[in-house]
Amino acid sequence: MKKSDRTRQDILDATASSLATAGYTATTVKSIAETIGMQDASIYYHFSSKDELVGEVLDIGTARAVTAVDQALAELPDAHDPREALRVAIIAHAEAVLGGGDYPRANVRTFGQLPPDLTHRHRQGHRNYGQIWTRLIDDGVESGALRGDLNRSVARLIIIGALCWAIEWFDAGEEVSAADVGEHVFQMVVNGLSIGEHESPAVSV
Amino acid sequence: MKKSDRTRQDILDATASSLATAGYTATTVKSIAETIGMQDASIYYHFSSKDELVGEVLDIGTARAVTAVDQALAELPDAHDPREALRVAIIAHAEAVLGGGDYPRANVRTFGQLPPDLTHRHRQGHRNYGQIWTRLIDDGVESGALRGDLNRSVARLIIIGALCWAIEWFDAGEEVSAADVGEHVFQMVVNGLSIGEHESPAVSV
DNA sequence: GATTAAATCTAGTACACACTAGAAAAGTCA
DNA sequence: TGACTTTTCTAGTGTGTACTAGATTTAATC
Repeated sequence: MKKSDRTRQDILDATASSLATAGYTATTVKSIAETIGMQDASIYYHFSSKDELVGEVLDIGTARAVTAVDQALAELPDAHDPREALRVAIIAHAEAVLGGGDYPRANVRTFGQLPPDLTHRHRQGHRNYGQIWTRLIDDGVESGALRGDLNRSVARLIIIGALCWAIEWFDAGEEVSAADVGEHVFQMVVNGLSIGEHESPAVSV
Repeated sequence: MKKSDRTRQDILDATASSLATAGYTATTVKSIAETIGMQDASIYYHFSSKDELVGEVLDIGTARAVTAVDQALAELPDAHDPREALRVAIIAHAEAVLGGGDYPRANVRTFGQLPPDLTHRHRQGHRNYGQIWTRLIDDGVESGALRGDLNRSVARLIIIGALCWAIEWFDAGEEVSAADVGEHVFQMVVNGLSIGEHESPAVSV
């Protein structure tokens, strides 16, 4: 019973790593098997199909991202500025997806490359994740800390999008850290790039 | 000479459409041929390989996006607020990529899915596009309209990222238009979500 | 140490893919 | 119409993919 669990974990790790760096199509069962020194057919003793394996990796990635953000929010003091909650969540997301392990990275990296079955399977997970952000924005608007003239759903998707797309250009070796990226996203979307007074133009929608 | 040009255009259009909606892997030579009522082998009379065909589609997409942004900027009055230039560019990008034709959409949609050769081939095009945005941000900072305490390169990539990721969730059928998305991105990254005074914390990097 | 179960391997199948060669058809122009 | 060129089709090749069947080895148990 022990051996199987360890091998299974090795397979999941190798798959997450490959998905995070090479994407869905380039992640073949054969390449996964080679990484851990097995024959490709042996994978099927542990997983019934490639997509079941990939699905499990993505599930773990979603769970880890949710946990990272939840945990960061839980560590806030009881009375806090809603903007600070948003800041903490943004940085936690950035660190999980950019600086964290392969699993959350696999999740974001393969978004939009997955076959329909897998896309559908993870829709609910993404919805749940989105709700964390919906609440953060709602809290900010209702407490008067954030503007209420923008479409909150669009605002949420823009924040998440800026963070997710960072995986395409972020380089862990450079001097900008994952937390730096999060801090920049926060500074931009909450405080804005602009200096001094700016009219607050009415935005339709 | 006429027939060939028209067929060639049909192939390009079908490829752009497929890339924009289904991505690189799901865009097969056979599916392209079926779309325009041909045999797959006939494609090779007009293009020497799938990747040459895809590369040409992506080139067109890049060119159209650049043209859209350049044109929008050219229509600005001679003396304009650098923030307004940023706003115009953001909205032009949003309309080109979200509301425009299949070519710019194909470009963004397949980003990160392409084989190394094609990725490398388009790196220069992306760099050129990035320079438009670098200049816009530099102008804003140097004129004193935008904050100078953030990493400009990171800021640029965050703006482009928020816009590019929108392709994953934007639905042309909904009540939010492509220009609305652009307006939201501008409002957020330039004016910020926050209301009233907020400290301007020092950001390292 | 023998017996059973777990885990992996060898050797394949079937299929989808990009791509090729050469025949057939369609179009062009005297 | 007939000669010629351009375009498309038919029929294939080779390769890489996910996946299967059954033999073989490794590990656990009595």
